Order: sequence, then C-alpha cells, then structure tokens
Amino acid sequence: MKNDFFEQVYEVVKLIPAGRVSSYGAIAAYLGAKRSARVVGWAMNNAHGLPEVPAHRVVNRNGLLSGKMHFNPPEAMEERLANEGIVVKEDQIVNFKAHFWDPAIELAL
DNA sequence: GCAGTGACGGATA
DNA sequence: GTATCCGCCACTG
Repeated sequence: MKNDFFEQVYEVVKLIPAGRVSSYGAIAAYLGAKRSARVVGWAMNNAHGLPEVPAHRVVNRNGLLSGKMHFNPPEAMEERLANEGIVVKEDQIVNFKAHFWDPAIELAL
C-alpha cells in the first residue's frame, strides 16, 4: 500500500457535509491530481463496499447523477439526496450550483 | 507490453 | 446553450 489515490478520494467524499454535493473534477483538483476526474470515478467504483463513502453526493460537473446507475438500487442515490434535502429532477440535481461543495474551497477555509 | 474501456472535463465549432 | 473531439489516468483482458 502506498496511500492509494482512491483512499484520498474516499476521505474527501466522506468530508462532504449533508445537503451538499461535489463533482469528480473538484475532488481531483483538490487532491492536486492531474490524473483527471475519471480516476476519481474509478475510486467510487472501488467504494462499492464502503458505506462510509457517500458516493451519492458525488456527481458530474453537470449535476447529473451519472453514477446512479451503478448504485444498488440506482434509485437509492436520488432517494438519499432527497433525504439530504437535495431535489433531484430527471436524474439531475436541481439548483446543483447552490448545493455544490468544493473541497478546494470549503476545506481551504 | 499493448489495446480497450470507464461513475469526466475542457476546448472547440 | 448544444454537439462533437480529444485528453486524462487507472484497471482489465
């Protein structure tokens, strides 16, 4: 083990407060990972067995629940977001910008 | 070691 | 704002 990049992602995702959402690119940028947001999504894929990782709070730049289809069940993602007070319409977060949580800013404060 | 793929993002038209 | 292309890095076959 060498501090897997995935673990770094998990930590940031777990730091996402309730009622807030983040994006793959934002997390990757905060970690200083030039590897691209794609690797962040891959980390989420590894987070399948990690209930401590609220992957449902991580969406793409468009606020679209791109990964909801990978949830179990997929409806759990928008359901959890709705439970957090986030409105999801057509698999997309309403007023996503208002719910957006940027680790590079929030954690920097 | 090479090729294909993937929960994305940015740039360009 | 929408549509398309390319680049990015890691994992699997």
